Amino acid sequence: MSELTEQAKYLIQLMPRLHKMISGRVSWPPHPLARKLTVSQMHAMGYLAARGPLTMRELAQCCQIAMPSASETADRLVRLGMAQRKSDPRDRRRVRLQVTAKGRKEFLAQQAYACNRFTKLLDTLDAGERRQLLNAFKIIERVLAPGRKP
Amino acid sequence: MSELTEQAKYLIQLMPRLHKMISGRVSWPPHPLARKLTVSQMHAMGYLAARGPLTMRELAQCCQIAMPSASETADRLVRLGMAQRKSDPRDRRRVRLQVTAKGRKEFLAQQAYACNRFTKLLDTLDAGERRQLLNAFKIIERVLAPGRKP
DNA sequence: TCCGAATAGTTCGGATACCGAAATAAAACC
DNA sequence: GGTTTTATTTCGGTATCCGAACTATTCGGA
Repeated sequence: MSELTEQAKYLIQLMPRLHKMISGRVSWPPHPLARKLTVSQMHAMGYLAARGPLTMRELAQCCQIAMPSASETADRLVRLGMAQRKSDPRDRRRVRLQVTAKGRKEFLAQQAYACNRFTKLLDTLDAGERRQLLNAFKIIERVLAPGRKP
Repeated sequence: MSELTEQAKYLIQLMPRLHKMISGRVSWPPHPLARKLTVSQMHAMGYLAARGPLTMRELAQCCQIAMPSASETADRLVRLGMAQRKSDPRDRRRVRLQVTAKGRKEFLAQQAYACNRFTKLLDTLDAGERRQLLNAFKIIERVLAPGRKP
């Protein structure tokens, strides 16, 4: 087996662990003054908070999930009081999901909380390792660029 | 915001996309001659195939899930004919999950299939970039290893 | 040796996450 | 005006996950 294929195999087997380790820490532990949001909910809130009200289709595209899943996630965020649905007067088929003031506040608190903990972890690395990480991120971003086929 | 915190935030935002990109390709499309296994099932099979029969506790630790989840995953793999439970004669509380011949064959076929597609993606990078990528993942894995506090 | 504590695993109840197909409503297009 | 397209929801079903409660077995003393 070629070195390249070995690397591919390694990354594939590693990814679920990595995902658990990183994503898990985004929503846990919860910020003491914010209610607990799941990883998926934090993910959706990230797009809503950064890009403003999104239609269900846009939300589904951002999160790369099917429309029923986006609609369901919206249901939960609304039920938690983190967001609200607004009918679009221009096109009454459309529904835009908008974060509430409380939702924004709690999301940002949790995000900052997770970020701080990550920063402490990254702080245990030396400068060279951090540089490697940053370079890797740039490579990943390029590989993840939309429109990639394989 | 410090550069370090920016990196942390970036890593957090990048993760769901990265996970979808890589893990999504692990089980889809399915190998034409293998039945479809989910990402989690492929993950579990990866450990079982590489390390031999595992107790439920070991499987849970490998996959970093709770015991009931491991037991449930085992149920599904058994139902699919990919693995079988073997009672441990040394300690009759223990159950070891073992891949079947068919399970190993289908897992390896699917893994190779996914690997080939993923290799094509890695192939668009040069050797230095791939090395950086692997180093970065190893660094992340080390820093985020379970048991770390922050 | 016998009994309580620890350990391995399962079962149960409940929640989220996800999807395809079908249903609904509104807009767009001849 | 009638057909088609588009946006969203509803429905039915599966997978994933967990904590608490339960069973079975082993272990560690007294």
